[in-house]
Formats: sequence, C-alpha cells, structure tokens
Amino acid sequence: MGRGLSAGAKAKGGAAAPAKRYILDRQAGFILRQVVQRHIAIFTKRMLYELTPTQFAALAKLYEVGPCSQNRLGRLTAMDAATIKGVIDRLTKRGFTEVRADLQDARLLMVHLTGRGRKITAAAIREAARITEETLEPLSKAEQGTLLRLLKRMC
Amino acid sequence: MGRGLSAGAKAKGGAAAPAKRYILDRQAGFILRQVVQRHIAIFTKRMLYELTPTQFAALAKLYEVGPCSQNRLGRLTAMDAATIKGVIDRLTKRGFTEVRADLQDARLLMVHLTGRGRKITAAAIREAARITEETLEPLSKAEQGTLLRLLKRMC
DNA sequence: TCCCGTTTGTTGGTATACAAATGACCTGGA
DNA sequence: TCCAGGTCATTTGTATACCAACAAACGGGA
Repeated sequence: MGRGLSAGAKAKGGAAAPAKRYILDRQAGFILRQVVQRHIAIFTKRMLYELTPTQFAALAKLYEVGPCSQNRLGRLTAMDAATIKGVIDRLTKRGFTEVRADLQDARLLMVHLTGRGRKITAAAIREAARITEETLEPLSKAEQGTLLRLLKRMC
Repeated sequence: MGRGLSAGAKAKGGAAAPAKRYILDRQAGFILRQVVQRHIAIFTKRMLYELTPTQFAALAKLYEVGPCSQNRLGRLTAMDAATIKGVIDRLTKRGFTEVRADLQDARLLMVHLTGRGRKITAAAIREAARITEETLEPLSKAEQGTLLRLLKRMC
C-alpha cells in the first residue's frame, strides 16, 4: 500500500470518476485559518498593554457605542455569552472596564469603560489602525479594497 | 461625558488632526475572524465523524503525505508542537491514527493513519470539498478565485 | 571522543470559542 | 393575574492556540 496514496491515484480503470485530488493547502478554510494566525501574530507583537484581539475588540466597541449589556456587547463583537464573560472578567480585573446592574432590567449586567480604560483604548485604537495596515501590507490598496469587500459578503 | 464619544467627535477646535473614526466592523482582522467563525460553523454542522477542522486537517495531510513525525505534521498543518500533540492524542484515542517510535531517530514520534483512519479520511475529504463550496457560496466562481489568490499572499 | 547548539516532544499556564444546562428575570397574552 | 416563552448571565466541559520551560536525543566540529 503506497503511503500517501490519495484520491485519483489509481488511474488504472480509466472509466471511473476522475475525483480531483484534494489538496489541503488550497482549501479556503485552511488558508483563512493561516491568514488569521498571521494577523494575530502581528497583533500580539504590536498591540499595547498586552491586549488580545478579542479584548481589544470589546474595548473598541464599548468606546464606539458606550455602556452596553454584556451579552449585547458579545453580539456586537461576535463572541458568544460564555466567551464575552471571560473577556470582560479579565478586562475588569485589570481595571479597564467596570460592571454594574441595570436598574430597569435586573437581568442585565451593564459594562462600562473606566477612565483609564477609555484612555488606553484611545491609544490602542491608534495602534490597531497600524496593525490593520501591516496585516494588509502584502496587497495593493486596490486589492485590499477588493479583499475586504469579498470577505464582508462571507460573514 | 457623552457615552460613545469616539475619536474625531469633538470638532470644536477645528484645527486639530481630523483622526478618522475607527470602526471595528471595518477592520480586516475583525472581519476575518467572523468569516472563519462562519466557516467553522458550516464545517461543524456538515463534517462526518464529529471531526473538527484541525483534526480533519491532520488526517487529510497524513493521507496526502503518508506517515510523518508529529512535529513535522504540525508544521504542515500550521499547528505548533503543543497543539498538534493534543490533536494527535485525541485522534489516536479514537483509533484514527497510531504513533510509534522511529528507529533511526529516537526523538521522532511517527504518526500513521490506521486502516479505519484511512477509510474515514477518504469520506471526510469528499465532504470537506462540499464544505469549501458552501463556505465560498456567497461569491461567484471568479470572485472565489480572486479571494483565494489574495488570501494566499497574506499567509 | 566529547561538547554545544539544535531539534523533538512534553508539560503547564493563559486565552479564546462554543455547546449545553441552569436559574433568574422579563414580557405578552389568556 | 398568571403563565409560557424568551432573554440574560453563569457554569461546565471540550477543543484549539500559543508561550515558556524542560529533558532527551541528534549532529557537527574541536
């Protein structure tokens, strides 16, 4: 049994379905995963205050929309309830966010930026813009536009 | 303090740098993360044998290149040593892979597909091709080509 | 032959990610 | 008013992902 014998290898019959060879490195999902890995590596290397991409997303969105319930913030940043909870717990422990109960709806946990949180987020956003640039650097400006437009349609 | 006051909001001074507003939902990294999320959701829903994307990547690559040391397999599938170890441990526990020592080099842990592993991988690969299709479905064939070409350059 | 830098695999720790189960709470309709 | 269905937050469990530290083994050069 030949090692690495893959689909389409036995061409003896001739009449059977050709069954194109499956090459992992050409699959959209696999390539996407690697592009994200590279982006995260760039992000981790350059971002201030040791913020992770998800932590930064939560801060940036809070900065953008103001105080917000924890679950809603999760929806706005594409994290499920369990994930956003961990993120906010860590940000709160570091003093960047604060949580308090909502008076109208006792279910809600409202998340706020602290003064320090607002300040570091403003700086982080400036750095994030440069990180986006470095991520897209291999492409021309026109290609960057094309890529973002196509990706947007795949969300 | 106005909630959600973001960069560029205070236009009173007039002379200061305009500082374009940072919108999370337009950032490459954030969009990429969501596209990957959608792909993984499609993958999880459709893939056979409850294989995760990473488990499938390891199997498909083994199928493609034949027996392989654990670390090298990790490199071929874009996982670091710690990650690939966990993946192979789980695949071995399920009887899809087998590991054995290399006689020439005592450091190497050679990973093999089992007979059952080879069989289920062949089926999984057929499904994976359809999963790639569904992932790219929002785009035309030409756009799919463009997207993959641009992404490839960003790895 | 011995030593030193490298590679390989393992472990521990932290941080996403998501499914599923749970309890508290809200709201619309009978 | 009361209740059924929904939302919100939490917890548990599993699976990536990566860093740092480590021991064993390899290989080339002194």
